[in-house]
Amino acid sequence: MKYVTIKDIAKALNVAVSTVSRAFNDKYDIKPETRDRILKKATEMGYRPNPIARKLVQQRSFNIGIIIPEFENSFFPQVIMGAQEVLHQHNYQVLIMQSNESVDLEIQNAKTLVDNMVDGLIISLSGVGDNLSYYKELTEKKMPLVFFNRVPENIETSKVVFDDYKWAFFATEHLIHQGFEDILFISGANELILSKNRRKGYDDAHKKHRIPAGKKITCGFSMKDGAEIAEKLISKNNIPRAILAANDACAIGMMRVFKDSGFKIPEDIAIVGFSETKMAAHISPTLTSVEQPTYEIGKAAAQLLLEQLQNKGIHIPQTIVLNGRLNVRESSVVLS
Amino acid sequence: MKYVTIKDIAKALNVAVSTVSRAFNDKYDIKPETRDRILKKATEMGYRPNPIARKLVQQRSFNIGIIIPEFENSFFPQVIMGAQEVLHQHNYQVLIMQSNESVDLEIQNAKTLVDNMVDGLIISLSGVGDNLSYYKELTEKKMPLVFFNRVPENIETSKVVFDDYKWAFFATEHLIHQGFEDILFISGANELILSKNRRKGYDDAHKKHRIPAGKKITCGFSMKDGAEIAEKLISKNNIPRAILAANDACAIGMMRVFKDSGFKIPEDIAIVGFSETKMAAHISPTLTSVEQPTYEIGKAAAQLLLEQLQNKGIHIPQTIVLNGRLNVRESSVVLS
DNA sequence: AACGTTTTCAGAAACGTTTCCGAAAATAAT
DNA sequence: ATTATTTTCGGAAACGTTTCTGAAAACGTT
Repeated sequence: MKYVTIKDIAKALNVAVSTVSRAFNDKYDIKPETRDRILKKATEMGYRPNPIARKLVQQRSFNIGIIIPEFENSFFPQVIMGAQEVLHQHNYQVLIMQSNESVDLEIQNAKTLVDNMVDGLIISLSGVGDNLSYYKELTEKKMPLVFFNRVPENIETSKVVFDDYKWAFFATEHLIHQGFEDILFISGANELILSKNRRKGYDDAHKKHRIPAGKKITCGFSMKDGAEIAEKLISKNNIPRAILAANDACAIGMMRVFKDSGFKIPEDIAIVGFSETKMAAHISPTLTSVEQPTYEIGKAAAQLLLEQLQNKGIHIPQTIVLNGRLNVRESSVVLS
Repeated sequence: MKYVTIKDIAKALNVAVSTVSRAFNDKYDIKPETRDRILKKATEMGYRPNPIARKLVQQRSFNIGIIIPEFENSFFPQVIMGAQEVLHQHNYQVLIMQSNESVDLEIQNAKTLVDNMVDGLIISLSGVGDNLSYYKELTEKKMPLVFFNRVPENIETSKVVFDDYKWAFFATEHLIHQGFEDILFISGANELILSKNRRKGYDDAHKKHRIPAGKKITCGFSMKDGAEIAEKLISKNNIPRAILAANDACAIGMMRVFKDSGFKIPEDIAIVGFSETKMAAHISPTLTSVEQPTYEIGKAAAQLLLEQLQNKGIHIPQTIVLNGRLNVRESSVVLS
């Protein structure tokens, strides 16, 4: 690849490179007509500014990195689209990296992005481990950071979260209203705030209705994880009456195993999922799920990041809590 | 952000920057003990090489750009994961951009990636328009390029495609075997080779069984597109006995509209999807679909790109055709 | 001990920009 | 017409690397 540079234009027009540079960037300090002359020649020669060189001298890139654990469920892609929309409006380009639910790959991704001088990072954790200390280091070095969805507990930075407490509470209450008392609670990694909050919602719903809380299990966020848990439950013959799952993928994984083993949903086991993937409304039976405002999560994260980018230096960590909705469908309703 | 540079190390150790650089890159030309001394100091100081500076001087980045039309269906994410796997093995980082099914955004993405000096590009088209002339330009400038899935017709470069002819043929034949004669064919944009091939497969299956071919419609690849087509068919009261859809999302969009309007699937309308998303096995009724080897598509694309990267200069365009499978499920089978 | 080789390193140029400084040119003020 | 002010531009340094050239140091050979 041969690129047209600022020097080529300067030579062609017999002006200094600094003048050409100014033609593109300065608002004053250059005569309008020479600016036009340069701009015209530039498009004529097919010039495109080299962002690499610019990054090097300006020490900033107008790039934002987004790191997500996976993108097989539509949840994260939707968040990204929300973030992309507001970031594009402010002339930031978005670089997406995917860490495959691996903490190690996540750190590696973060480091690559930082090495490439992204101006900020939007992250959803794959898990909790060494990564946190690295992120702490980054915040100390004033790298703008926003976490969403799967956020860490002890890092002082902006976060966008869902009101997990409230909706776990409502989802649990919904199951209780259906007459189920033995409700299995399944959540993601314990270190995630999200898990803690949902657990509390689950517990408080039980307290409110004076029912002893049921069993709790931690689990991953994929179909496979759900399937494994279901198999374990079946082999131990330890079948709950209802399940509040970590997310839809997990719920669907469990449903498949249960159905294959002859259990009827919701007649034998009722299930509620979390974070509403597109599948929920289409699988059979349709899956009751807590719907999250994915698009808005992305937008909010982007806006928090932009704030940090603008008043750089001082940054007051904010946490935006977004609301949701419980979509009641077949998987959790028994007609009596 | 304050970065530790090669200069800092040089100063700390009282050597020249070139020596430090050599410590990291050269195999000889440096005394092992000074190399060790430098390497030790470097990790001690937390040095990380600045890829931006390196890109600038080497005119290459070890970055590969992947551009996809959308990532709400799991198809493209899976392809990416396949590509990522082999690219990572060869020390390439992957930058993903998403063009939202917009040709304009796709060009913009491609240009950003090129400006950022990616060493190569893996692309699936959002559509056909001005983008093709830009890609032609790129190939003329020797930018390594690989298209997959939605590939253009007149560009001389490597491609990874699915055997659309064959599987459209089989899928059509499957419907004919079920006793359906009025089969509606739905494909993506006409300019895509994929559409042309499927159409031929569809036609030839009809010829083989001496049945006149049915109607053909072109359509987008999203649920919404499918839903719109279905609504149009219903309003015109022009309901086919069976449908071969452009992809699963399109099929599912149609199914929803038909079901909501009281049609029974497959009793009133049989449907076959394409490219097997995860949903196919989970929706109700389960969807017959042509399964594509997504992961392998990604791997193959990455390998073709690596080939171009290695023997740069001469590049013999190859087209890899991958095979698939027809997963027959409820949506296309009527028990007689 | 004198010379030729090889090994090891320092110095400087280069990549494509931006930006600082100061000089020339144009304009305004006297 | 002279000086002061502003506008417009050229030159050079800088960003953090790699890479080329050549010199010094170490070694071997006679």
